[in-house]
Amino acid sequence: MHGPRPTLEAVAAHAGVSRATVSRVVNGGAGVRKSLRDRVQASVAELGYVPNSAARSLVTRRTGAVAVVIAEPETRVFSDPFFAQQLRGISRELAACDTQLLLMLLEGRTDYDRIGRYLAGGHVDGALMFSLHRDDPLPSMANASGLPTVFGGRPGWPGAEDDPDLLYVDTDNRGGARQAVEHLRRRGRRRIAVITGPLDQTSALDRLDGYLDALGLTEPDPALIAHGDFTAEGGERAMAELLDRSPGLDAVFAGNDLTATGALRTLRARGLRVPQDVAVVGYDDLEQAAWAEPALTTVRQDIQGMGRMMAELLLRRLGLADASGVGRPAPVVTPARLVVRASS
Amino acid sequence: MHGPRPTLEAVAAHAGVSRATVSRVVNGGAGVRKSLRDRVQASVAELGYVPNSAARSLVTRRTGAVAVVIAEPETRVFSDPFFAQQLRGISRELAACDTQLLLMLLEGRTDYDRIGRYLAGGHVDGALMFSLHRDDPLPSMANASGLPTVFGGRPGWPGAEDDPDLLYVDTDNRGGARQAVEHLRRRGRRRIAVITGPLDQTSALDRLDGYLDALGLTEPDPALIAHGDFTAEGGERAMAELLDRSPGLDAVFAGNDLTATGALRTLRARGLRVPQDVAVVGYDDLEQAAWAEPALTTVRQDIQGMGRMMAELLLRRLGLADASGVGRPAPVVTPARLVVRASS
DNA sequence: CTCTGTGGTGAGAGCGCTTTCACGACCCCG
DNA sequence: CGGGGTCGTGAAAGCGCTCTCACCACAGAG
Repeated sequence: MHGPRPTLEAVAAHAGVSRATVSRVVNGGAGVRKSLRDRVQASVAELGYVPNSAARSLVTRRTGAVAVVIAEPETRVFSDPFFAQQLRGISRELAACDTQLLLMLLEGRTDYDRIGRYLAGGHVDGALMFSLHRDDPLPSMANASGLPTVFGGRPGWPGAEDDPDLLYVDTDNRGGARQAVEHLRRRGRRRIAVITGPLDQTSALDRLDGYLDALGLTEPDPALIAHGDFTAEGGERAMAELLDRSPGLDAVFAGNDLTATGALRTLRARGLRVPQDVAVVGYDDLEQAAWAEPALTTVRQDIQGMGRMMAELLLRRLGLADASGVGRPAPVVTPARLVVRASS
Repeated sequence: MHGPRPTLEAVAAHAGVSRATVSRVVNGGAGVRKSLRDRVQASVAELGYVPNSAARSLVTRRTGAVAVVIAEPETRVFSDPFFAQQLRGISRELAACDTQLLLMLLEGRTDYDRIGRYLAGGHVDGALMFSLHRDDPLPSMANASGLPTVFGGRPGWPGAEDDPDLLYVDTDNRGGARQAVEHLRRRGRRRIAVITGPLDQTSALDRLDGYLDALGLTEPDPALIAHGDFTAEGGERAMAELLDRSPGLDAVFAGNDLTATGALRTLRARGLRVPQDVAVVGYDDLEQAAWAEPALTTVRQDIQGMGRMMAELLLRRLGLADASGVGRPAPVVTPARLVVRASS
């Protein structure tokens, strides 16, 4: 069954035409008479011809593949369906354009060399990069190699905002956080604490800014802020700190749902009732949020859609997307929406 | 910075040798005098030469890439960190052998054609396939195309076990389930119910068999079995069914942790105490299991390790792995271990 | 009837690499 | 000192494809 796969040559011979004609037909068939085109297509079908992508990309200088780089050595990737959902969105969009998805998961610092070399090596036409921290070397690598790149989340490195060609997809973290905290205020909460995420990520920073916005502050009250790391353990710890420092707090805005889960755990351990004594709001609307006890009020974002948009942006920059996306590709910020449940 | 990338030719000229010699050096340097080798390596470094993979695989007939096919149109992928962890294991192993990971997420039935064509098209050297249900067309596609393939989970299609070349990595679902149920019996539980997973997957079947083993049965008691689908909602529903049918049950073995979470929810809603009234055991040891209320007794498996092993098996079959793995590659079944927590 | 288009087709170069093969240098043994 | 190795190196032939360019046939204009 799987002997030597037929080549263009074989199809040409079978159809009684030249290689060039077969090539034309395979690539859209423009400028080939209908009768010939049909004959060639029949031969292609009969022989089960599939173009050799290596040969093709050798001459076209395009690989038909895009790298998805996830630089998250932490355990976060495991517990957080975030990436899985984004990947699905990306995968769907790329598949529609017959583009392959090359997944690169970074572990240690040494991986950066490997990835950098790979990206610079012209093995892919573009890259999607995720969860970069402020000092991540990846963006500059991509930039230096001239590889078209779209970032997941607003890039935070110095000067990023000034680059007119920078492409990213972010969610309105600041607006979402503002909604969450305004909601707490409307419910009559007055001592609203915050547990941040890692502040070298713009998402965590933006959420903190949204919190400040809603309270009309420019600086957080030192007694009502604690730093987490977007994990449940971090949330547990930070909540404990907050309670020790400010026993009178009546609400907490957690940097994400995992953090909120940890906070709930600490509150339960200390015998505080949610939401009667302390209201809790998370962020992300993970599936677990709805299942938490009590069900978590949180902020929802269209994660899968963000993935799809990243892919679309990149495809447009590569000149591959459908004509639907008109104009120059530009950064996208998607809306966030409060989901009120039992915890607030 | 990113003008035309240097070719072999350029390096050869720079080092004052022939293309052939540069090629030899780049590919290990066997049979090249030390002095020349050093000179070539210096040139490679200076010019920043990276081999063009398209050209290389055109002649070697190897792509240096492996497809990871995840056929799970359900929502399961989202809520379950299972795949993320396996992917990490796979990624790590492949990276060590400089092999790329091509991720293919299947959605609808039409995707099967696309993937089938792609796999048959010689774009990858091998494939890893996940979560196949009994009637999945993918395996036969892979088989027909002669593409070396390793499966995640024991394949369940008819005749699978007879194929001496079949490669898979599975965990000892039956043994794990047996441990879990024996544990419940040791704790004095007598009416132990079971919530199964989707029975077209071998993992769900094997866990059910392990349950039967531990109870010394060949047939489940119809009053003590309910069918779930490996989701929390399914667990919730199945638990309700069981309680309606057998109010006197004192323990339940859930097909996986998500199912167990749902069961916990139903039990709580009905005012039953866990573990006093009903003991609950899950399977998988997801992070959420430890965080459930009460913390879930469950069965742990080395998920990341399974991913690593799948990759290793494939690499060995492709003749790429280190010499460490001696002998013919063969299916692997990894052990499962009971983790006792508060819920039982 | 010749000249200029026009549209369809084929010949052939060449993408950057690996790999065979031939060749020269060198060594050892007789 | 000559024959038969071994070892290291370079020349060159492709791998399967795209794409330029030349070519041919035919149409319409002069």
